[in-house]
Amino acid sequence: MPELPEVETTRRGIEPHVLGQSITDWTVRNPRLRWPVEIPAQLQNQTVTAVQRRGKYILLSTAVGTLLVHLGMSGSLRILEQGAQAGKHDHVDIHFSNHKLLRLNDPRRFGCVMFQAGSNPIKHTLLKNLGVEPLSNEFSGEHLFAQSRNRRVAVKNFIMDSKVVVGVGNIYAAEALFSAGLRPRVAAGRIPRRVYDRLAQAIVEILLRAVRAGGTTLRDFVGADGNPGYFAQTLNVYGRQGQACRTCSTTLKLQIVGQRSSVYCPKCQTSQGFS
DNA sequence: CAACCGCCCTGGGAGC
DNA sequence: TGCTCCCAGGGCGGTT
Repeated sequence: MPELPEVETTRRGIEPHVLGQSITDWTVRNPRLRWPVEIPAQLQNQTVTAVQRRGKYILLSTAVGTLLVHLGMSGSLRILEQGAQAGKHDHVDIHFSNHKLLRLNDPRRFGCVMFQAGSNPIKHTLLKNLGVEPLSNEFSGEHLFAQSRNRRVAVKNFIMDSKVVVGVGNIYAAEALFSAGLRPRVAAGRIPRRVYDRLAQAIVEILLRAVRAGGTTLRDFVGADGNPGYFAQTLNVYGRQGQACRTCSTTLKLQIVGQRSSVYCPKCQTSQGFS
């Protein structure tokens, strides 16, 4: 599923093909994504002036407004030649003046295509309350510490809360907690500053590694193989319940935390000493 | 406000 | 082989 690294990989992959091009037309085969697809008529003949990312949203800006594209958990964006035959789950095509098309495929339809008029896309309801970017200077242990005071929520849910920090999904949350030596269920408000420094560093390292791994598939992006490179990276805990910890060989345990499965090492990850 | 839960949807794997 | 069942996942929106 697309987490921040894959969305960034996608953004980088499509940017050279659509930036500076004008939108000539579009086809919506199935408007029933998470919300009805919004592509207003005024986008016709508009030039794409920026291709940006905010959290897991890809933003295509023009003089009249910005398209917000979210990939949900099964979506992908591809650049194809105009006339490319559409297959199952190819819900939206946007045609450009260079005779290429941007195609959204999304089997589970948890994604969306929305529009924000004007010059500031951040005004959109879906964007205005998002937390800090994990790969920006605003993100730090200090930020996590400050945001977590008086909160009893499990630290895993806390770092997956997009109002706190964007782009951390279930996989990277589990991996970051392993790396920082913290159990998923520890109350966010009981964790001291020094441990949050470690956790913030772990999140950044894991995301950067994944962006780099995604980058390995970038050169093939326009081709048929859209597999995200980061699946190839070694996961320490995610999906490894019942298997041996790569560090200490202890059997990894599965817990349900906030209705999401969470795997952790009972020996390497602690819930003690935060009182 | 914080916490919690239901829900949207389909593919894929397990079990029979 | 084919059926059914269940799970995975982000994140909004409503309720407690």
